[in-house]
Amino acid sequence: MRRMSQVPAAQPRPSLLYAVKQVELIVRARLDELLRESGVTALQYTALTVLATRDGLTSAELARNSFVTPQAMADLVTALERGELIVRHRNPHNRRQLLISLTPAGHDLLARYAAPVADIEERMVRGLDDDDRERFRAYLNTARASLAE
Amino acid sequence: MRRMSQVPAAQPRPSLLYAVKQVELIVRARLDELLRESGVTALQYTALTVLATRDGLTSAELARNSFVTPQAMADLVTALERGELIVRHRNPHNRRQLLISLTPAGHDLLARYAAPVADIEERMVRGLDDDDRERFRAYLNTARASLAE
DNA sequence: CTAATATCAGGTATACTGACATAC
DNA sequence: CGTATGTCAGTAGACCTGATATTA
Repeated sequence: MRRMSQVPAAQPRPSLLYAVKQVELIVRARLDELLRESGVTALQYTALTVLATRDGLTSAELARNSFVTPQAMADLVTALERGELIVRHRNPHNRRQLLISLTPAGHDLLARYAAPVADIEERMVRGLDDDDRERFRAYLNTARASLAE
Repeated sequence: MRRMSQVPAAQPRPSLLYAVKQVELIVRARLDELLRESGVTALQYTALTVLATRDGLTSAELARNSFVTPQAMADLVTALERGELIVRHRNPHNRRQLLISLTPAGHDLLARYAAPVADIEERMVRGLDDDDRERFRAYLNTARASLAE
């Protein structure tokens, strides 16, 4: 079967929106297979990495950061709490807020998967030199900032 | 003044995997709000754009292209079929396959949203010149290819 | 017999709208 | 008062594993 010759050359290139989606899909697939044994999903793992660097975030702040509704983030946070990877304590200065912190088990999980997750990232950019990797990062940050306004 | 010196060197910059996820999240949020009235999700819309350029794909081929299981793609295809945006006809040369084609309503929907979706993409890359946009696209394609092997 | 395609059954995580209590 | 946070309820789409029928 000669599939290449069946593709008309006239088609415009796939959109950048589609290209972003494709990369995210395959990253998630690779992360999910890596994390399957751990009991957390790719999305939950990503949230844990954010919480590790920014202790004391609230679920509402996380939701705004991720462009999802507070209710959607509440599900994710509840799952992490049930797995005892995070704990929440009410903020004494603002009793509406429940501040999130990683448990030792949460930190352990991140430490255990830091290297293999870095391997996935390394594999993703293995064809690029350091300058290209920095440019790639800059483009992604620019895209996020432009769409977030 | 060396601002860098105030930042603890231990914490690496947010990973590229996280940056990709962030961009995808906000793109999906923008697409979902745009498409809400149409009755299709961002993911379904993306699948429609693929089907528009490659008529006669099967659900199994779409699944492989998107790095999901055939069962997961079947859900999406069933939803599009129920909305009468696509039809499926058995391949006379391979009676296992159900080949997917867009209906006139499917083509209409794509035509109706082509411009506003292009606006979202334009907004995403508005800070980049043509060379940068090409490099961005190349990086994304490289990343997909490297992870797909 | 083996592989590919589609489907059924089931289960879970994701994410939405709407409504509501509480705290600022 | 209005706004922010968190939660409950209901719904739908997304995605998985496992099993099965059909066809190449």
